Amino acid sequence: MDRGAVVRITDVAALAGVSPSTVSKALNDTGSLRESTRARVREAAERLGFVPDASARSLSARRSFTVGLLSTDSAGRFSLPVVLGAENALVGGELSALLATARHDPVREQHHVRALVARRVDGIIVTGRTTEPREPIKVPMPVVYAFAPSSDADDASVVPDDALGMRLLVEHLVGLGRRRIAYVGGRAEQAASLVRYETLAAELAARDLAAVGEPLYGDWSEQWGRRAVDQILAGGPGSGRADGALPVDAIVFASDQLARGGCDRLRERGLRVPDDVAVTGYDDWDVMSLASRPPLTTVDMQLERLGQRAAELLIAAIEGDPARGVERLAPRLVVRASTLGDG
Amino acid sequence: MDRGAVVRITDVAALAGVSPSTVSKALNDTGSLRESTRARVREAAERLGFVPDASARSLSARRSFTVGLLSTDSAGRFSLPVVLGAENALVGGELSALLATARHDPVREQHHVRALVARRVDGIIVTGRTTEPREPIKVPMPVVYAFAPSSDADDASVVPDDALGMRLLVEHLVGLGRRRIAYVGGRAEQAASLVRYETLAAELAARDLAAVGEPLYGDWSEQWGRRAVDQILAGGPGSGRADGALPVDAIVFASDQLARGGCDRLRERGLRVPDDVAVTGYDDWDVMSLASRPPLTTVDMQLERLGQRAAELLIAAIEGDPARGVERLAPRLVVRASTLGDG
DNA sequence: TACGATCAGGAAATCGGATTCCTAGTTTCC
DNA sequence: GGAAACTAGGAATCCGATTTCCTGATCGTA
Repeated sequence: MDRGAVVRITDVAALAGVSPSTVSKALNDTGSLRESTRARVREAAERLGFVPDASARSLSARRSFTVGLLSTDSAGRFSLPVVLGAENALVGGELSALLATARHDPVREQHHVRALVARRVDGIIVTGRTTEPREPIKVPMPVVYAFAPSSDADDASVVPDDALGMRLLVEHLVGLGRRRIAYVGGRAEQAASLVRYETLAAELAARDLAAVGEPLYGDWSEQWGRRAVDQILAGGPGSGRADGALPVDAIVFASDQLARGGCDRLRERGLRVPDDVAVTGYDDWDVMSLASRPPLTTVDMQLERLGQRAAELLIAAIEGDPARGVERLAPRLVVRASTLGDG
Repeated sequence: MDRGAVVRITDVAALAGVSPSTVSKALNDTGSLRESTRARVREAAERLGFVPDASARSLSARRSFTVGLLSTDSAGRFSLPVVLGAENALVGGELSALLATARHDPVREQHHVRALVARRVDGIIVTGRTTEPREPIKVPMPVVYAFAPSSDADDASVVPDDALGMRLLVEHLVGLGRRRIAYVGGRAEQAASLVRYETLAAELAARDLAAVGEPLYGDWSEQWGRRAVDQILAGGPGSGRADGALPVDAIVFASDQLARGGCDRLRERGLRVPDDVAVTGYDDWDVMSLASRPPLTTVDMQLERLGQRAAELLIAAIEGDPARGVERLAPRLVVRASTLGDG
């Protein structure tokens, strides 16, 4: 399209009958100019569709008004909302977002970091796929880590408060009178699986309760959720129908996917959720938590807000007020029919 | 953090004992320099960690080496893979990707377009949430539309070949001996629902067959998938168990979500998939198609490749070789147990 | 009336590289 | 041995906007 049509400041100046510097002052509300002059310049700029060249502006401002969004993975289910939340918050600050996905490849990541440095981004937000701490990146501008914290405690990180999330679930379940609670995690070596169990155990202990049986670990699939239910029920007397002596009255799953599988299997075995067994998930991933039968009580980590918060911290750092350490963002308990019946 | 640590070309020049222009030539392999000089400069640049300022480079090159990824929605299930595919392909071309999500807000979109123009991006890739044609954007640089084509046929667009996708499904089903095929769509007013039915009908007609009953439209939820199954079975003799006279021997769903719901309901009604009724989905969205019981035969639109292709077209356009019109990208048939049993 | 203060706006320097143009040396060749 | 042809590298210009000076005009006040 009209390639040559790029309007420069001199074009506006010519049309308005002033000098380029006057145009700059008029459009940026600086310097001292008669209001009539400003208006005339504005009108000329408007008429020509003048949009100042960001490269030139960056060059003299020594700022790019751009931040990098560096995602360790390919912006999957967890890092994507974070990225979107951040992008959203950045727009408000007149900043643009450069997307860089490393796809778990250190070489790619290095390449991206270099590119971001070359672009003199004002700052970088680093996100990951898991909550595992990660090696910090070395760059000459502020960095905020989101979801996956930096392993260097001096860096600024924002992570979901998993412990609080689990506490909310326990409060909810115990408040409903559930006492025999079992736990089903995902992959055993991942922090999300482990931390959630530890908090669960601690919270139960604080109420003179204990989890039923050992925590069960597998993977993050619905299939494992189903199998885990089988294992739990096999552990109690009368594996099938309730004779009033089910081994559990609630199962806490470490993800919505697991919970959904669990609900399916409970139903298939003739048990009612939540009447016989209450079920909770984690993540509030709508296609799982809402499509589950019944819909899941779960914890929303508020990942978009997490990204937004990371952006706020980054903007503050850019403006000379850097944060340090890990900030934990409170999640939100979402109560649905898997614990409350039709309530 | 070492904020002041930005190394300029003059620093490298000083260390190497040459002039800035020589440094530029040495690092860009231009001009005529002794190899020993180039090496000396390279070493100096290396030692100082010199990364040329992209703004300055853009300014004189009159190119930003950046492209905009403008997503109409907030990078959801469909536009996200497209965006990722594009970003991935751009990296290869030494281009950076500016992410801009409009979230269905025309004001936001306009804002983003302005920002992209200000940054003098070399080109823009526009993606949408649906395959509905959209109003083109007016900018002075090349644009490629992905997933949602431009309503102006002179623009370059890349879309999934939905007709072909449905043809592959019909070929597959008919090849398996299925003859009584019903169709369940999503929202009635959306192109995806309609086009898929039309192609289905046309392909069946070409084989002297016809769809069973009218196409059913609802929304895109699993719940609707379940209900649609009820409607279909109610239409035939003996709504429940098979007496050998089920009204259908296959159901084509317009999405994996619908199909998954359909499978669940068929199973709940005691019917076997695929023995009694074969089921197909659309999208190959893993959390649906793989988690379904049985896993779904479906169509993979190859959205990442779509984004990649859009990036290729854009790069070509930037290099002066623009494409015109709509390019349809062939999807891939993914055969799983919902049509083939354990095969 | 005159002189300092204020104001409007322009000229020029600046940001950091890329590129064009030049100028000393060095070769080459007759 | 001298002119033409290269070479290597430096000086200067440019990209487009911002910003700092600076100047001429207007204003206020003694």
